[in-house]
Amino acid sequence: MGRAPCCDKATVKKGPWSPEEDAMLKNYIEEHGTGGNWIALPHKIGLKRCGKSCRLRWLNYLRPNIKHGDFTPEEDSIICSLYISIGSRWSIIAAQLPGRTDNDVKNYWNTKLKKRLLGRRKDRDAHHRQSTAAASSEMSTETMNDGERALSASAMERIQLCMQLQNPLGPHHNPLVWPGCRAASQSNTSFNSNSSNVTVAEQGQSSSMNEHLMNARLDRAAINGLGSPSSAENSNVINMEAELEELLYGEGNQGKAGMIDGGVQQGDVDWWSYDQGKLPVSCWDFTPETNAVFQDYTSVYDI
DNA sequence: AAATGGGACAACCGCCTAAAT
DNA sequence: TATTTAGGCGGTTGTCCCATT
Repeated sequence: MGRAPCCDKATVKKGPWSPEEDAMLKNYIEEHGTGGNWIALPHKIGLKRCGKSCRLRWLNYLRPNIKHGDFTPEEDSIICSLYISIGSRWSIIAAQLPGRTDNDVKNYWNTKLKKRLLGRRKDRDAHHRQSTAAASSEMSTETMNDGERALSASAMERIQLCMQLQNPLGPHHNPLVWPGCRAASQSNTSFNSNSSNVTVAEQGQSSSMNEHLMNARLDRAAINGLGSPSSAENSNVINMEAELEELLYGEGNQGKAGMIDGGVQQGDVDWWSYDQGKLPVSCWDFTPETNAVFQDYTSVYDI
């Protein structure tokens, strides 16, 4: 036997909240608190809403000191840096921005920041096509455009891939995937407590979050075919890295770090350094390498 | 003036983990 | 121990509003 059902899904109200409903919820919580039980809350108040819906409404809209819109350049910077560092962990990113909710940050990223970056990318692609048109006579224009369109569409995913490559919790650090990484991986199964980018509360997050991240990245690794650094698919990773680098660093700057075997940078992406017995860089850290990525990112980005 | 398209944002959906039974 | 739900989260969708045609 489990718990009782949270609500009658046939009778709960859905859709936009009315001012009356907002007032009822706000007044009750301000007076009595949530009581640690969102499911019971709507029944106490007399709202025909699901507890989950009440929780969301309170956290995203009614809660005191909520800020909407008008993100500052500083907030843009924080969002971008954390997105590069940890990916789409909106609740964690929002926790760094007082008054902002994860939903707000997520919407802002999806509607503004991401498009700003992709817009830049498109402009640069157009310029690139112009300047290289003469040199690409062997490649049909249609083929080239298709390829570049594909890159634009996946640019953000590749930023995330970059994060994975730098992330000790990523698939390439998973001993199940790459047994050779076991020692280093095990020594880095918790987040770096010296991080300056994460609140004290978040530093104390349980290992379940690590597992969550690990699982998510294992899933993506399976999808992307990132089985092993020595596998045939690894050339795809190398190509994606090169493209990502072009995106972040711009043309003519691919040689920022030493290249290995026609594209792989030694030392720039720390997961390669396992062979040398070096410890990986925590995803929470802003090392000189990740700072360099961010600086270039912001220059591309205009933030 | 009406139709259309896109941006912004609120709300919902589905999944996962922890906890209750 | 197995089953079921609550809470939390990220992804997606729906809707409103405004600009453009």
